[in-house]
Amino acid sequence: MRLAELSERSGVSTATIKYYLREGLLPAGRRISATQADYDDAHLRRLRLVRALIQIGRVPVATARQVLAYVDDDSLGQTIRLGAALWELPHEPEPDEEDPQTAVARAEVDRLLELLGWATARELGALSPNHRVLTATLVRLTHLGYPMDAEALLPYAQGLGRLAELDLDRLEDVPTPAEKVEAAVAAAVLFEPVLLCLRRLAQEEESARRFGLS
Amino acid sequence: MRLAELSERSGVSTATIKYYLREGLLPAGRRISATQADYDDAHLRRLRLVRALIQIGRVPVATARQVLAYVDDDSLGQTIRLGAALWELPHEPEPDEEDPQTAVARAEVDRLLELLGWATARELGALSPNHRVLTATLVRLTHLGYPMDAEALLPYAQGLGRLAELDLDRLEDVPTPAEKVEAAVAAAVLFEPVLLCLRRLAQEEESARRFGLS
DNA sequence: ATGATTGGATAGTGCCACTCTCCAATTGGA
DNA sequence: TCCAATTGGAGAGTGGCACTATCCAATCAT
Repeated sequence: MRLAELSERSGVSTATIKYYLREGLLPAGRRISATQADYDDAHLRRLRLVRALIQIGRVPVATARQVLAYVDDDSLGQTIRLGAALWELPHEPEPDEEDPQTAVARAEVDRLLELLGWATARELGALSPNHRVLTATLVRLTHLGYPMDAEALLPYAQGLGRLAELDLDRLEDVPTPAEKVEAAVAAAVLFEPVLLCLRRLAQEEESARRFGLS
Repeated sequence: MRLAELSERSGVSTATIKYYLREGLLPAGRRISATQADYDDAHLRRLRLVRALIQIGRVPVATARQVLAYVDDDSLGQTIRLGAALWELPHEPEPDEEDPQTAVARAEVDRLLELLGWATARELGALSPNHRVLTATLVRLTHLGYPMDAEALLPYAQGLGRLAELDLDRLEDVPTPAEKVEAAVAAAVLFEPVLLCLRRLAQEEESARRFGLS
């Protein structure tokens, strides 16, 4: 398929596709002649992933490039490759080490992991961007007047832990390592909005159940 | 407190605070003289909420203004006020009605709500932006090659339903209606990243448990 | 032949959160 | 009392970034 068809099938303008090619988010097509290149379903698939990352995940183009580099790097071991790709995704502000609340929040996060018995997460500690983003967000919540301690977070973490098992089950159904990494990235970017929508719908339902629709 | 102090205490530059005042995100201070105004803790609190909305929630300034208008509108009933504020928050793309997959996804969402027995959510249907965003996201997942049906979503929705009960419990502890609305908005904006971090940490933990750290 | 189309390169656009600059009024220290 | 510093206010300007409009030479379709 040529660029125009790739554009039509994906709903992305040719100009934008050219931009992604230039930025290295999309591999070049197979050159047929000096003025034509051939794209296949892999390109279409990658293009949709790129759109998901940028439009839904709001990942900056530079970050998306790094994520995709890990997705494509089959020299790495499966776990490292997947972890590296996912760890590139968060682009929220890092914790403010000047703020004394940061140390408090970090200790609380560590305490939560202990309560949960999540040994690996405890070992990794602030190496994981998720640990750091969690810390930074708890600091913000505190400043807004809604402090949350480990005990308050515990039931949420346990609930999400059960859901994470489901996630991994689904990932095991994906055959090849390359597809696994891609599926994990897609899940991180597109499945998170699904979860948030479900939670908000659940809140609406529960709220109506308690207080009615008045 | 004067503008400079408000700036210092919030970590937001005076220029940006002036911008928020101009945009109506922050109420004007009490005028002391022709060249001075006095701000109090309510302003500091509101300023932090604005920052959370814009920086963490990535809510456009115009949307934030609408959300805050509902937060401040005490002429509305409690439930409406809260619902209206929260329904302003999503700013993701609406479902593409041209796409035949949209009807499929919408039917699947409705079927999910039926399986869950969420009567209110079913009545509201696509009136809720959350219903629409969920539909649109499922369409995207399908196009990426990861279709999800109602059965696949069910356990997630049930898990999140249990967590939503916790949310409402916590909201009941907040005394006044105005604070309830503000707390709900803060929870939507700041607690969602917390949940996502917890989920990702849970995934890391579960992944390490299954496959080791290699 | 010849006009349309292709992929590629470059410069430009639009958006939007934020910031710079200037101003007159006011404050506060010497 | 004097004058430099500060205050809040208003408008224009800046920067970043995803995207797009414009050209161009090569090639394809008829």
